[in-house]
Amino acid sequence: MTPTTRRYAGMSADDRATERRTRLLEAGLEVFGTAGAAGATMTAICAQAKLTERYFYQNFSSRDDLLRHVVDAIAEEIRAAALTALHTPADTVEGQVHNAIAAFVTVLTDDPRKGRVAMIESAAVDSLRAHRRESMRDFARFVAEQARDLYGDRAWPEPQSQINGVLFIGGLAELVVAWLYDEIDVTPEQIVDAATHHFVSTTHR
Amino acid sequence: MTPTTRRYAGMSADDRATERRTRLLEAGLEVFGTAGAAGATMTAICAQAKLTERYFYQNFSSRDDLLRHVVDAIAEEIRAAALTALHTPADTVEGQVHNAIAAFVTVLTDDPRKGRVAMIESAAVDSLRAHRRESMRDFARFVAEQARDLYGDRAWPEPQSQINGVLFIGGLAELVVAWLYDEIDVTPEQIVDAATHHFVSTTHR
DNA sequence: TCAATCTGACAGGAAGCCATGTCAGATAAC
DNA sequence: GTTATCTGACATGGCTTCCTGTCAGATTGA
Repeated sequence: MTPTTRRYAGMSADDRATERRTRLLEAGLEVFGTAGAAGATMTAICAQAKLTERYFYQNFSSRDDLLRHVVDAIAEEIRAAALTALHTPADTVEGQVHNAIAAFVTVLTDDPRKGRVAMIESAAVDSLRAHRRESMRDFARFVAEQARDLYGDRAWPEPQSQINGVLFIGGLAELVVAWLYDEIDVTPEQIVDAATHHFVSTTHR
Repeated sequence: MTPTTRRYAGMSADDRATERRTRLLEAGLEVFGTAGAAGATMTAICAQAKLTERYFYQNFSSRDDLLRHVVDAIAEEIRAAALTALHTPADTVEGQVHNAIAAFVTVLTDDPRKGRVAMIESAAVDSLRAHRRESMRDFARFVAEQARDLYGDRAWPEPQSQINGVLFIGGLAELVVAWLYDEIDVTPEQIVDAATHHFVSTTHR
């Protein structure tokens, strides 16, 4: 029986499939993060990737499936960056907090497409909404935990701790959104500083 | 020339038109706040209002037009409630802040449909997004102003003041959203208390 | 009662998108 | 060079939605 796949353009069938998948994901980020949810149609994404719908369905089951992968990749990147920062010792507790928040914000502001996708457009697609909310909740929980770890007995007990986590994440997200829309005259550094100060002054007594 | 309008069901033509408009707005709130943006189709809204599309277009130019009116009515209600609270003297500054925040939160939690429309679904419709953001910015500015009025020299200067306003409104909105989704175990009262504490401890030194 | 107006139901065009299918031409293996 | 596989362009069906138009029947005033 002859092999059903062969090399093409110097790449194996798997390589080509992977390359197409990568191009589709990148195209998804570009279109979703530039034209928004309404503009992120099949046609637009495929045109951006310079691939036709046929190849799309070889890699993803639907448009929503692709978009979910795009959003997940961003959330994962943020999570990893924040964890790395937290595992890197800093001079002070405040410095530690600062670095973690900076990691979070930097992912979203260095590539504003990611910021827009994660913070804005993902709320506009039904099938992504639950996903996005879960991420927000995870981060809020994470913040509450860190506060307990950092301040011990001086950290607020439940339910204040939980409430403060949500308040913090919601505020930070809104600040990033305002920056993305250029509605507020601040730099990402100022956002990080303000959020750090906010964290320090509200998570413990 | 005979009059082109006449009474019907005991109402003048104007009365009937007004009544239909009211029913459409109420139906818009119901469907938009219950089935969400995706479910708020022409057909669904008209069915809920027990009116046909013909009457819809006599009152609104498009589906988005109706939804915008629904959102505006909620924003206006919140604004009015908050202003009334602020114009009603309280024993302490903190009490004053508490009352204003309570007015804000109560509108959204007493009728969760309003909360969902204002905080969640309006972000899912392209033509409403800019509108929603503008409201958020207005409230953030409002918060910053109030902080200056209440604390004078002890309030943070710009740009901290602006940043804090956005942080506050974003956090409060997220808290309301978490409550609407039943993702967090708190009462509206606890939300108000936490937000009040947050406002008091972050808007001045 | 009669005629004019008003009302609700329904049909159908136009548009946009998702998803699948077809097909000629390009590329690689033999 | 021949054959089988792979690729991109395009066409088509099916679905949903917005929006307009038609029409018989209900309601009112004379």
